[in-house]
Amino acid sequence: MARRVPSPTTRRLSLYLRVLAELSEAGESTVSSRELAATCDLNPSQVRKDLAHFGGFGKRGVGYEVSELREVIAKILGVDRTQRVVIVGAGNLGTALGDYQGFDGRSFEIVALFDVSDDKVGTRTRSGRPVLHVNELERTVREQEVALGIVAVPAASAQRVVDQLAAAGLRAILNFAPVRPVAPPEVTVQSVDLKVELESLTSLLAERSAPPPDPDAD
Amino acid sequence: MARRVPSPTTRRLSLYLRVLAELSEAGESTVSSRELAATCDLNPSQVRKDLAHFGGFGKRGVGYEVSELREVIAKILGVDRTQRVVIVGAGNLGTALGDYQGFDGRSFEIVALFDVSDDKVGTRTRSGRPVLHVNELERTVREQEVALGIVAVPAASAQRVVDQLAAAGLRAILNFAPVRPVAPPEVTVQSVDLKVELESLTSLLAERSAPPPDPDAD
DNA sequence: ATTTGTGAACGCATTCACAGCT
DNA sequence: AGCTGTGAATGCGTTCACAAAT
Repeated sequence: MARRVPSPTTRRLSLYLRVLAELSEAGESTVSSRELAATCDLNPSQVRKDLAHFGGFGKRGVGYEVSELREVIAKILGVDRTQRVVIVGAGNLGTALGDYQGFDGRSFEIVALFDVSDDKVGTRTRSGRPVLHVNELERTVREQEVALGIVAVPAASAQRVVDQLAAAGLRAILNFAPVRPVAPPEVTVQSVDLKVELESLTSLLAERSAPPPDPDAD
Repeated sequence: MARRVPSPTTRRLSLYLRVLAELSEAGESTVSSRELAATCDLNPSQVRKDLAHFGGFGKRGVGYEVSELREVIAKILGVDRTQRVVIVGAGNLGTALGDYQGFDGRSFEIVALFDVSDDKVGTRTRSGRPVLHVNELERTVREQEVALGIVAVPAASAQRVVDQLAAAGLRAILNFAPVRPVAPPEVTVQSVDLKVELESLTSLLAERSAPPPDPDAD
């Protein structure tokens, strides 16, 4: 009983949800797989396959009802209610994430940031999130029913922080440190590695400027 | 003549490179596909396939020479020389990225940040990167031979900024705004979407707490 | 004995093509 | 006619298994 929904599908659902919010804003009541696909730069079949995973709520000849689809996807993604989030690491990146406008507060609420530095503990971020000491992490997670942890500490501390978050009971962690921390199987760690992103771009540049002789030259 | 190297491979090369740097630091002179795979949590065959894309420089019975492999991968990824980077958007995220320690300056150098706000233009980030007006973007890119652009502006401005970066001659853009900007085919835009990352995690939580009745129940 | 390099097998995800509703 | 839902086909990436090399 592994993952019911393939992960590429889940990630696209997130895109659909955003588009649906905009359509809803614009007063559209239905949308076709073709439209949805066009705005997300995808194949219409892809969209239909993705949505069909959860049973058919499209109307043939018409399309999908925006508000219904929106609710269903929000539920699948777990953002039908506000998810509380803690951030460990109140450095530049941590505080930036804490104040990030993209998490509009309806689906994700940053409860607090955590750090060990005396300079930072006791302060607040620009938008008013408190910075607490890491030894308050477990209590905060428990009392405020936090579901998600974000790791924004240097590589050297990341594994320890992941252990602490796991010990505090979190099952889902987003890691920004440039390492692949290990975690018990019930804890999912997803990494965003900025250097990998940049290097995957520079590799394209390198390959364009020097199209190398390919090994199989027959 | 599309992409010579599959993109998943490129991303793993980036991981290998980091491990190789550590091995080099630790004084190791050779490494096997098995070791490399273990530290990256991958299959040894995967590692060998990845490395074989560029012709065999492994020694059978021994493994790969750390320093040689490191140089080769660095070259493939285009980080055998310093790549200059500009960041558009000097808000929380932009400045955090500008000061990010993970880009150690050897492979990536943040040349400047750009913004349109009078409050920000003329200032410097904590680590001393200048914040310039966006209308200086093109000149800076040209004069300093900048290769990469990072977009750290709100969703509403992202498309315009991508257009400006493309017009300035950049061919590779890393976008943090929650939109999929369009760009001419010679310009590669790669997006890091924080909300997608978070929602792909919460979807796991949602699916665990409520394992729904699957449609195909025969 | 050990480890690479690689064809073959496998599995997963995307795309196609069309039957089935509205 | 228009659009969804889906089996079939395709393509791609990963893993297996083993021959070749040191």
